[in-house]
Amino acid sequence: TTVGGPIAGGRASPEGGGGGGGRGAKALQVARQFLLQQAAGLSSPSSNEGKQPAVQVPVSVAMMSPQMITPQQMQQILSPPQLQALLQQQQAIMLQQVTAHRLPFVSQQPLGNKQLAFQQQLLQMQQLQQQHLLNLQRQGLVSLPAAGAAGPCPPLMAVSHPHAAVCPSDLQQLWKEVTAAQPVEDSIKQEGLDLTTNTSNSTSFSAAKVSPPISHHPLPNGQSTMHTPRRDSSSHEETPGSHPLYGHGECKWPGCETLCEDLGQFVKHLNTEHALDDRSTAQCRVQMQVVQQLEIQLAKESERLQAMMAHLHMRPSEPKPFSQPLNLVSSATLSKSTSDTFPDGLPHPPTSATAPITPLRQGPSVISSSTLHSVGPIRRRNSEKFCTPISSELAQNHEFYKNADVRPPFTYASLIRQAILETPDRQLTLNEIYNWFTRMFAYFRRNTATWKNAVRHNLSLHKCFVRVENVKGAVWTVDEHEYQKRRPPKMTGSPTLVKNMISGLGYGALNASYQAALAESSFPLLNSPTMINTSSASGMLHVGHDDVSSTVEQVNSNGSSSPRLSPQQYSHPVHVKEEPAEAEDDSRPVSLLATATQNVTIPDDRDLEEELPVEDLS
DNA sequence: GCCGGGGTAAACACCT
DNA sequence: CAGGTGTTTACCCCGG
Repeated sequence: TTVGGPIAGGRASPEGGGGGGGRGAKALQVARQFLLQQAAGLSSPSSNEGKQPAVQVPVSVAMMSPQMITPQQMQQILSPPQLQALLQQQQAIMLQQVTAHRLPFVSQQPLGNKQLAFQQQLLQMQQLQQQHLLNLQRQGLVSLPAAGAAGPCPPLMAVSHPHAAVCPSDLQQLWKEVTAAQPVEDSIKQEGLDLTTNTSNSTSFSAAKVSPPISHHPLPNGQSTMHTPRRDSSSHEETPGSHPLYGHGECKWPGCETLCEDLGQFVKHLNTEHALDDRSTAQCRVQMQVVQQLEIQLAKESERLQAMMAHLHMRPSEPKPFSQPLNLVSSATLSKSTSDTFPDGLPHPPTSATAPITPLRQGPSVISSSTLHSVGPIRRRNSEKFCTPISSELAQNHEFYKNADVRPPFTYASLIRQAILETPDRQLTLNEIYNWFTRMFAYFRRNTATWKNAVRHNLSLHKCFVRVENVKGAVWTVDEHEYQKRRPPKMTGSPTLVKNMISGLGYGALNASYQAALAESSFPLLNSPTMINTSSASGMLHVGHDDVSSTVEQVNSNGSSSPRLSPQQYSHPVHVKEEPAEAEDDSRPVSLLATATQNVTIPDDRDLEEELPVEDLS
């Protein structure tokens, strides 16, 4: 009839952009950059329609940076025994060094010129670290500082890096300089001197940012003291009353765990027990080394991942396979590099702060294992069918999607289903579905007419969505049976394929995500023990299901990944945790891997039940 | 080339 | 009447 309108099809739409388009690693990078920009702007749109908590932006940004491992996380990462051992071991070394250098004990004298000198050195240090960081970024080993001036900064990357400007000797020197300083009197000062904490949280992205611990020391650039803001901006959505070293009512200082009733008590404890002395200094160094080693490990694992992907022909054309890790962190490179590496050779998508990455489409999986599938000119659809189950993908990257204007690699149907299933009663009004979309995906905060229409279209089109009349109106529910029926499970229909894929990857089993998806879809074959044992393949094996399991909700509610150990160490290092509304994000115990490797699947309870013991990758 | 799935656009009906 | 909700159709792209 009159439908003749869009002859060119929806493709004409500049924003929507249906299918084609350049997708690939570049897209990811662009996305990352966009994220960075958003972070810098801080006035992230995400908090608008999304109704996200105010902390969202900073935190989410912070999440983008895997480097941001706080001491608590470190503790969580390392098992207590490990940590303890490491601490002891390294402390011994440290002490030796300290002794050798005759690191003076902290004097009781007030902070004075020496402190200032220390601060200056600290600044220099930070600057050097920054430089180093840039190098790392180029190598794809480290994420960009999450944000500009306002953004939270990923902590310790610079400090922790092996080649970081802060070498032990530097530190010692610094500490020497400060030795004369009196133990800080207030938490702020303490924090300032606490390299472990301060450095980690304030990051080094800006010298100004590194404002000296001593609060009232104006910086050259005219910036006023910002010890307080800095703290707020720390990656860990710290609430005003929180402290990076304080969580779950106990001191998170490595090896401490002293219980503290409240923050005040903790501060006292911090000042008395962890004042600026040789012991604390040594511990700080140990922490630095811990971080350093983790980073090294991360680099190795990233490299391995790249090698794996290369082997699997995931991105043959990638010029510098190892310098552009897929993880968000490492890829958070400059937009410039983006253009260079665009595999598809398509014109670069706009990279301005306001320009959506959307055109690239495939960006989403950046961080997750599904990257494999999205790399290169793979259509979204493809990733849909062949990749990560929404559940895990979302769970892993939902922070990313939440803040990056990147189109999620899921079908509307699967997204709608996810939205509905996430609710307790498994039903949503249309408007609530809309809200979920905008809340969960930055992408859906624009072009509302388009995607809302699509949502309605899908609701009506698919039998799996059932409209139920309600008192207030109508709500939509999901008919799981229909949903499963909806698409003939490609995997289900082809066990052979599954096997081939698995064997082809050289893994004996499916990863957790895949398992979860399988379990969810009641695919018998997949529940077979033989299929689910190892897990290394990680996201690579997400096959046949685009459905969204409920893992997302868990992530949302918990604010962090479940403590399950990640089998895939070499997966993407990005730790994309969602900040819990109330609890400290890092207060929850997280396994080293889970924390350090963002791509860990976060199965929900169901998944847990189904899941087999996770084995360490070999 | 056909077919089906998915995305987009739009027309249209109905309701508030 | 305007806007939201639903339904349906048409068309496009893509992969099998």
